[in-house]
Amino acid sequence: MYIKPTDSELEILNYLWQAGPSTVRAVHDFLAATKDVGYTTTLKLMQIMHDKGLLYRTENGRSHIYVALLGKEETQQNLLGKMVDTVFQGSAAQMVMQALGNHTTSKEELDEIRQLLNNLENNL
Amino acid sequence: MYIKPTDSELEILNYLWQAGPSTVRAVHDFLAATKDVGYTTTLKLMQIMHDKGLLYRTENGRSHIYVALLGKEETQQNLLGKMVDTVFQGSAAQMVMQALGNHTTSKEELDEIRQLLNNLENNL
DNA sequence: AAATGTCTACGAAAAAAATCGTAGAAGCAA
DNA sequence: TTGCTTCTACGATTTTTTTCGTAGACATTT
Repeated sequence: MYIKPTDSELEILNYLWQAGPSTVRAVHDFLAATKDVGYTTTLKLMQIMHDKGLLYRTENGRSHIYVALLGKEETQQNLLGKMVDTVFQGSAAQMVMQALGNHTTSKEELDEIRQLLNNLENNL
Repeated sequence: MYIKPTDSELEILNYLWQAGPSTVRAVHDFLAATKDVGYTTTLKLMQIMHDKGLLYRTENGRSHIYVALLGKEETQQNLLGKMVDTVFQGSAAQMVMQALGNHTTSKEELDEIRQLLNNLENNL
């Protein structure tokens, strides 16, 4: 069964995906740069995530090195799927239209999407 | 300030958007059809949503008629924007690619999206 | 060695969300 | 009128999420 990460957990995952295996200290310093949070709070969250099986860790002297066990794309996929179901009644197309219609997307990105559309359509 | 509805609140909003002004009874019957929940739970949720300003209500004899105060598209937009920021680091295009790549979308829908792409690109 | 700083572990508490039991008011049925 | 049903209100509890204080272990500094 898939476990949906909470908002705080996702912030930690995002860092780990970008930075790779990290100590609590590294994660905390990153989070503390943008929001007001105590070190032990970050530590506890990561311990909980470890308990839940979201993170793997190894001892490293007296500290720990943590690694995300969920893949980034896999998690994005899960969260996205849930949103499509609960917010857009299952219609990915509806969601895409809203996303493109209201977010500024560059020509390059639009072209990339068009490319994808073509590939998809060829495989139907 | 925008108030993010919780998952349960969203289920209620979805019904109200589709069904229009409704009683707690109607909402509850709808929810209870797909999940196991008590009438008073639904009632309480709707009272809380009323307190928060998510729902408007009028007396109707001894019962109440509730109306969603948030627009459907507006809410979808908000939730989507939050997801783009927190899950896709602000890239709507990234999200769109993931959505299209992994959900089954019909040829008609794909065409509709392509149409939208063309319009967008013409306006750049 | 003693003091200081940096870790983790543990437990608890605060905050947010979800759930429900009970009671009272009002309508309907006999 | 008496009893049954259907509402709302209120309060309480449970669950989930977030937060942090304190203490012990270990390393570094003086």
